[in-house]
Amino acid sequence: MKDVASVAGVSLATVSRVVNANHDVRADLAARVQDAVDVLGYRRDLTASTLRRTDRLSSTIGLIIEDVANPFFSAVHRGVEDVARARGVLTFAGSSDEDPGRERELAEAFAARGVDGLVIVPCSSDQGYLSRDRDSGTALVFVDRPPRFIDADAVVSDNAGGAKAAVEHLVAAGHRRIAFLGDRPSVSTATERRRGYREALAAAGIGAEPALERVGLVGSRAAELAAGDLLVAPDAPTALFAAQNLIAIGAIRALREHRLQRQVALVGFDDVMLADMVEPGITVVMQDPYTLGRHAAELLFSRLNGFDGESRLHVVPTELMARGSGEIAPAGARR
Amino acid sequence: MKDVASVAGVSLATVSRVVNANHDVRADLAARVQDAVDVLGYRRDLTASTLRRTDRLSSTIGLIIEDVANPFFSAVHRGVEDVARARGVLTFAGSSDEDPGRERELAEAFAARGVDGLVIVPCSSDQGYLSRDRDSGTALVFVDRPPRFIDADAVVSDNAGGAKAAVEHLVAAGHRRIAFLGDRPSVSTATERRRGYREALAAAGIGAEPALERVGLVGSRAAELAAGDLLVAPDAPTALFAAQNLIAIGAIRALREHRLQRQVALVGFDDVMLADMVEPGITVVMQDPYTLGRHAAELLFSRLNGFDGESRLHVVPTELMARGSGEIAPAGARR
DNA sequence: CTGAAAGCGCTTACAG
DNA sequence: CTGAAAGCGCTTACAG
Repeated sequence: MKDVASVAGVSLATVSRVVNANHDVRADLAARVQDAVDVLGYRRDLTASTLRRTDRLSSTIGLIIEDVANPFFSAVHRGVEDVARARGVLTFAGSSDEDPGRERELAEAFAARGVDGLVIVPCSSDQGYLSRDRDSGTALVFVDRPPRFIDADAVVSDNAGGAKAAVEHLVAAGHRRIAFLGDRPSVSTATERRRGYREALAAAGIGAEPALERVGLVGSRAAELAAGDLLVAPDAPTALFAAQNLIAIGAIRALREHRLQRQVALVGFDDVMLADMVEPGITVVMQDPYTLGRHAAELLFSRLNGFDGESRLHVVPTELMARGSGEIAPAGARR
Repeated sequence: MKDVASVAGVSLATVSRVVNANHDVRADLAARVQDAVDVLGYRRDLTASTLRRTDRLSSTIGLIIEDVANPFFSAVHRGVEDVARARGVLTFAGSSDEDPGRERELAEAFAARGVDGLVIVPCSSDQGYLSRDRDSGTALVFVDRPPRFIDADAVVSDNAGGAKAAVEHLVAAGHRRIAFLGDRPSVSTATERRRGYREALAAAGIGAEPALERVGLVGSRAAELAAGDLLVAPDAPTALFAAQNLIAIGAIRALREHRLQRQVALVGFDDVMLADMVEPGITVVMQDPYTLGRHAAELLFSRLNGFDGESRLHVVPTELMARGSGEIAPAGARR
């Protein structure tokens, strides 16, 4: 910038005004500055600019998700990116792998680099550690899961409702022995979905049966083993509710290994590529992760734009998509 | 930091030394500083630190891929993230959507925020615009596709080789009318795969037939339409080579719509979730996008660590995975 | 409308 | 080993 100033024969302040599109500069001076910028290939150092500016905004945000490579979270990521991009804001992304320590490290690292805001899929049991950042002006929005021990905006799917709809659907097909395959109970979406599952069973007058609930499943392989286990047990379930995308994949594998994909019903949570192309097609509770991400980013920017009202919780509805696997009647059913 | 200094009763310089783990500080002073840091909840401003430091390193890198939500690229992303994370480096990510203007905007935006390096899936026809950044010390690595008009490290899959293997596999099953479904010719992987396709045909003594080559397909819907078109044409192909993940999805859909999934062979490029669970299972040329990302990041950090040799091109092998769809013999074939 | 000067939060020669 | 001072690249009151 010093070079630009001397080439253009003006002061640093004037160059700064021109590159910041401040119009209180005489046209001929502005033109000279612009020429110098072009000749020298000058580009403003945004980090230095942030340091000195009154608003201290960096035009960057941080995104913490479980795994950037999980299709559900990468769709959330894209939603956030698109909204940020429209505002000239860049996105840091990081995977927590459901490790609270990692979540915190990422939040620290983002904050130390001066992000304007943080969009977080929380996995820790307490996000109170973020209050210092919020108090110092960092906007905070939680996505996919609500915050704990901190007051902030959040966008979540209707997890309990979606799970309830899934189980009601299976009950309507005649099932009474419906297994639940879920992620770790520390993951709030897993707990919510189990709650919906239990509520639907109770509403149908079906007693809870702990042996049919398998939780703490991490990844498709663990789900495959757990589902296989259930399928060969005496008094096996006639239907499976696989409450997460990778868990549904594992359940599909297990059903095929035991050649039960046309005997035992399956409803998954969250859609997966090709789920409509396997036979039978996989009935799923669809979420809209892209919209989740967009809404989260929009809440974030509304805070950065000065909105200062109460915390908002935005719930995105889910939708059951019947494709075949969820409409299989129980083996011994009379019709 | 000023506050920490006054609470600890030392100078700014001493605080700086302590928070930078410089050991030339007396133990009692260091302890006092540490206490003050803890009491005040002080966190160093890394952007200010970067501005002043001699090496000017920000411990951030930028990643430009086609789409953060495409499973292939999100796996590349994870590979980059993991290597960066191990070095305390954070990753900006952005989607170019195959738009050269967007690629350039992202590169500019990352550079303006002082990234130490850039990992890029190039989509523009000329990346010469990056030479200024490289000359000013930004490390540069290309991934998935080699750079054009700039000399830099790159990591790519063996696209031509993988495509050749796919077509040879179909030829071995007896096919001579093999269609090619590909992405835009501006995408170098698409061109390379078509080259491999043509080479394999030529090697088998099969003449090129332009009517069987459909390129410029963007997304699975376009591929589905193109494949449907081919399948109903007089003299339709007996096998499809779908040269990209979304294109393969479209081809699978088209085959099912026409109930030809057991009559017409299909080989895809790049693996997709559930590709082994549809019937028949989809034979694919597997790439290793996670490894692509890891290697790219490792080349980047070797440059940041001072390596100054010639540009390196790392080619990651592909592997054909036979699952059924690629082993279907042509309809009228004698055995 | 323009420029000289101060200062954002930090690091780094330099002296002691 | 420690501190006073300069300065990274920029923006912003403040005078004029």
